Formats: sequence, C-alpha cells, structure tokens
Amino acid sequence: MRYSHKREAIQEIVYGTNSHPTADWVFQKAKVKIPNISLGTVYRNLKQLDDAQLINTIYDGNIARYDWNREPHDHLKCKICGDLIDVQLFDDQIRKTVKKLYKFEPDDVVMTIIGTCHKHNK
Amino acid sequence: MRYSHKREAIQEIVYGTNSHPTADWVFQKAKVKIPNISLGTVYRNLKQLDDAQLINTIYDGNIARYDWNREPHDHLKCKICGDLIDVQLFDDQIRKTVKKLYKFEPDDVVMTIIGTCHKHNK
DNA sequence: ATCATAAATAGTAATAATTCCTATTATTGT
DNA sequence: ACAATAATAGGAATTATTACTATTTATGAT
Ligand SMILES: [Mn+2]
Ligand SMILES: [Mn+2]
Ligand SMILES: [Zn+2]
Ligand SMILES: [Zn+2]
Repeated sequence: MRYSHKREAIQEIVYGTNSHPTADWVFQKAKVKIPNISLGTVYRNLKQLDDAQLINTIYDGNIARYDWNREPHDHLKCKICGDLIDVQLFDDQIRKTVKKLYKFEPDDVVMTIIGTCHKHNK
Repeated sequence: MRYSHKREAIQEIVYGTNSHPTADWVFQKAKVKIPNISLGTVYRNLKQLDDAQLINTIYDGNIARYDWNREPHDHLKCKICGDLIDVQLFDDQIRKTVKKLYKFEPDDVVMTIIGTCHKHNK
C-alpha cells in the first residue's frame, strides 16, 4: 500500500472522533481540507485501512461505521439519541463456552447493547 | 392489522426455517405458492410481523435477516460457510454491568460470535 | 532530475437492498 | 350487499456501496 495524502487525511479524521462515523460523515469532513476528494476514494481508503488493521468497521443496523479503537470492545447503542458508546466487557468466558459447547472456533465477538443512555435519565 | 393471506404465507415461511432468511429468500419461497406476490409486499409484511413481535429482524453485516425465534439468544456466524447458528448464552451479568457501570438501561443484547463452525474441523 | 511502472484518484455509472407511491383489490364490520 | 379502508402489485425512488476508466501521483531505478 503506497502512501497517499488522502488516505492519511481519512485516517486522521477517523482517529479524531469517538463518534464511530459513517463513510459520508468522513467524506464531509475530508472535503473541508481536500475539496476535490471523492466519496469513492473515502470508501476505498476506509476499506484499505480496515484491511491494514488500522481501523475497524462496525455495522449499526445496515450502515457501516468506522472505529479507530482496535482494542476488543463492545458498544452501547442508545435508541433515543443514536449514540454508540464504547464499553469494555469480558467475553473470555463466552469464547470458551462456544468452543466447548458448540465446537465453534471463535474469532471475534461482536456485541451491541441496545437501550437508553444516561443522558435520558429523568 | 387486518388479516392477509400473503402475510400468513410469509410468516409460515419464516417459521419454517432455521436459516435466518433474507427478504429475497422469503420472496423466492413465497412466489412458489403465490406467483403474483411482490417483493414490496414481502418487505412490508416482514416489517409488520417484526412490529407485531411475531418475528425478529437481525442484521448480518449490512443485510437484514429474519428470525422466528423470539427467545433472547445469540448467533454464531461461520466465516467459511456463512451459516448463522442459534446459541443461548447468559447475558444477565452483562445487563447488570452496563446498568451499574455506565448508567445505561439495557433493552436488548445483540451478540454475534464470528468464527469457524464445527463442519470445518479437519 | 528524468523516467517508468503501477497504485491512487475523480467522476460517473452500476448494483443491491430497501422504501415509497398510487391505482386497484381484498378484508371486515354493519 | 355495501362502505370504509387496509393491503397489494408494479414500478419508481432512495440509500449505501462498489465498479469502471481515463488521468494523476508516488516511488524506485536510472
Ligand atoms: Mn467503538
Ligand atoms: Mn436466531
Ligand atoms: Zn442517548
Ligand atoms: Zn461453517
């Protein structure tokens, strides 16, 4: 993978937010710095960054979001404000369980807890 | 929600498989019994059945799949054959943890374990 | 620095999944 | 049987994403 000015900018944008942005959000941000960038370039580079293990792709319903955080972690999704919040839970036991009980070799545990975040406590 | 012949057929198709079918798969099956059914009708009715809590919608990457199994459960996704397998894990502790640690009111825990299923053991 | 090679890009077309629209049809209560 | 209106077919529209291709750019070798 050859160096590219645009890929660097795209990576910086993803690394600069905790909001798990969509491709289009990254595109809008990128346009401010690089007015002639195209959405296809954003998608291509996000995919390359994912392939290179520099970012993660997560699916929020049927839309892809990107995450700089490569540590194994889970997400809380607030059904009121839509926020995705990072949480660190322990799923070592889960991995062991599926391996023993289902003869399934786990690779990655993807967990999202849907509910209501602290901002909406009355 | 008024009775409809087609909705009943769609529900029966989803209830008749463990494969977590896509809308298009349901559409293909439905066409055998009801040749003039349209894909829009399948989507509309799957949504209504979900709203009526008769089926569940799950997202496999960025594609919607439908599940007759309304019991809280998780899925193993095999990255080789693509199969989605039902598993019952315990997430009571997870619910308590996010409630206490993150003041987050959990509603639903969605968990998918990606890996390799038993069929591919050498 | 010049050049050659191929990766990266813009701009646009194409695809895939899903939703929307509207004239017609079917269900249901009276 | 009839009226009210939910459901439907068929097609258009939308949204997210990928593919195509002529041009530009990075990079290593001369
Ligand atoms: Mn995250
Ligand atoms: Mn299931
Ligand atoms: Zn919230
Ligand atoms: Zn498998």
